[in-house]
Amino acid sequence: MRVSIKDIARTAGVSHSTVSRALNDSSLISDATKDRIKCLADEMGYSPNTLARSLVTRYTNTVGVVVTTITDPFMSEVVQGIQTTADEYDYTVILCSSEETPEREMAAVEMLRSKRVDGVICIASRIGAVYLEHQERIDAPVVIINNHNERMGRYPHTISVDNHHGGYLAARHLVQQGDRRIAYVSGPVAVNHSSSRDRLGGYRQALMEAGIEPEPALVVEGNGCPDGGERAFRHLAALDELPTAVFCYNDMTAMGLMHAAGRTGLSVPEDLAVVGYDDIPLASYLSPPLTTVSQPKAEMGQEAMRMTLSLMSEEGVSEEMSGTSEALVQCRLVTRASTVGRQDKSPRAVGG
Amino acid sequence: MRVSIKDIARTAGVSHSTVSRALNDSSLISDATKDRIKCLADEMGYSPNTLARSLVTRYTNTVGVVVTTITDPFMSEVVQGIQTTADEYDYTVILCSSEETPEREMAAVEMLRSKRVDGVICIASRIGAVYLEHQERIDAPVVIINNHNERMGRYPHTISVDNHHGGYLAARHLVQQGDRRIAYVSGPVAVNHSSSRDRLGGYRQALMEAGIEPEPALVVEGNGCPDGGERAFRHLAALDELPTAVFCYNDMTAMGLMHAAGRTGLSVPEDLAVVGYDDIPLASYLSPPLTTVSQPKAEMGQEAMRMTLSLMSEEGVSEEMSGTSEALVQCRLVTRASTVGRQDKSPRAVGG
DNA sequence: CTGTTAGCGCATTCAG
DNA sequence: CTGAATGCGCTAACAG
Repeated sequence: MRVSIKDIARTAGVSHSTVSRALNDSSLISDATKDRIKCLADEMGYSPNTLARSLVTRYTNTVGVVVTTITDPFMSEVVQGIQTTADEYDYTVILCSSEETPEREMAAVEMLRSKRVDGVICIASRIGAVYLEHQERIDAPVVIINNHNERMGRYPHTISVDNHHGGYLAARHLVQQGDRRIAYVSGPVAVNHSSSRDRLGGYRQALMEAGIEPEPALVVEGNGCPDGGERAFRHLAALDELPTAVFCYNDMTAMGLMHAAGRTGLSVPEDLAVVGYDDIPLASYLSPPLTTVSQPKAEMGQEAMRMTLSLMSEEGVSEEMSGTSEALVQCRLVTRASTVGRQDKSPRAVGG
Repeated sequence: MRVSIKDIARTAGVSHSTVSRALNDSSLISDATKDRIKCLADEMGYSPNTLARSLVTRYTNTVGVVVTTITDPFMSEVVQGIQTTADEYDYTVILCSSEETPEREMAAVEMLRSKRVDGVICIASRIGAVYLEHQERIDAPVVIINNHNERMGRYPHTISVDNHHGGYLAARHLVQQGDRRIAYVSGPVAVNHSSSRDRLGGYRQALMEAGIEPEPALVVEGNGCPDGGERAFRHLAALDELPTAVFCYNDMTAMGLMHAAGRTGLSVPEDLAVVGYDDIPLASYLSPPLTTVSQPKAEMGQEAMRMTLSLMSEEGVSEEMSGTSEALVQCRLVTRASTVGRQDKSPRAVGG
């Protein structure tokens, strides 16, 4: 146990650098001794100490991933994608949860810096500015997935979906189904949260194109979670005239909204069509199955990891000369039962 | 950038060991110079190199967590729990996905060993034996959450739920609702998967206590995923007489089953009562909301981390003299609409 | 091809 | 209280 190259050097009767060379498949060594040392190594149960190695090579083959909560289905799918290509390239993932608090997010970055990660990926950062501040300190590239911060202009390395287009797709679909009173339930409206606003923009555009004047009263606030969807439904139900369709910031919101709708006796989609966003794995198992705008979550993770990898290799040579690398991925509409197969799309009052 | 204690020692006009002492709040240093050095340190943007530190202290403040997929809601909740107490104690989590394959699981463990993690937590290992083999090699404690391996007897450090009792609770609840034809949809029946069998055992006991003879035909195979639930439903639907209730291995299975049931025109719970297991966050938002056996997922994660911490500190002194430390946590039944409020519990044929 | 020598950045003796 | 010296395990010149 705890055998080092020095130990195996001793029992092999060679110098420790020879062992190092053997283990690293150096060209400066004879096949004979290389083989001999290699099998001696695993006879002795040798495990290379990556700490020591990293200390000298100055890279750790490690990336830090910062999420708000791993519990969010969207997050975990993205992380999954990151993982996949990470260990394809022999990289290790250190996971941090910020719980949405800036302090914890900062602490996480600081800790990743201390661990000398080669790169950082952070998902849906609400406070991307923090990263900018730290980016000069942490001399590793940081790429942001679904940057929610708009204040600072565009962050150099991001991968994001076209939220405007996604919102457009959702609303246009409803319009095509014959809906004209279409509501939008937003995501978190906290500072620096552009994704919801972008989706709203696409929604508005689709309505306008169809000659429908967007009605401010039909835009209500959610929080990206089921309970927000429930509350939003109550707001809508309090209106004189209920919308015939609702576009929700995300699937979780849609779930909450459908749940609330069901309790008041409305049925989806007959009384109310619902479309979500994300296409979480469970979306197709809801009843009714949820029409939603699908984000390529795993692909986004993979792309982010790939971008990180390439930034890391650049960093070695061109010293931060890499310009901005933005990837914009496309989302697509997945049509399910929550919006189709209706007869009557005329507005109706609650319980009417 | 990339400033070391040596750098700050130079500009402070002291030796690097003095700096080290100051930064570590050693008692062997005057408050004056300590303060001076400390603020100089962060003026210079110093970040301690944990690699170097770990190399000498021989611990990394890092634990490895091995999951099958982070995508599984159960897993992510547990990981969340681990994270919580991990960074409460200033520990860092390295996440690995085994994708259920033994090779990747072994690779993960080997890699964690190389990174010199202080401990390993693995969730729902199907191949715990692998760990046993490696446990002597990886000189860090490994604790297993929901060990699925039974072949090797009881693993020294585990935290698990009382699956038998959970199954009992579920089935007894149905019996109390008046059901007498109660099916069970199992989890993965692959090698070394005891949790499903234990739940089945509890289910059987509940039936027997109620004077119901368990019917083998009512026990069908699932896989822990929605599609398995769908297939299971089809098997049940092919029976002469449909059960009036189904207990599913987990919530995902239940979702699939309810989905399939809905498509054939059956309604839950009127035609078929359904109970799941896990109480994933979305369970209460299904329609109908799912009755389920709740596992304290976050608590299990926290407990696992706590156990790991204590094992790690023991290891320093008593050298693996720590006996077995098993924690058995309790689950509880959460009653929702998928099992209650029915009138007629007599058996009926499909479409009848 | 192989051995010797130097550090990587830090904690930790041991002298002062 | 502080400085000088040593080594954690490893890679990377530099000589042979």
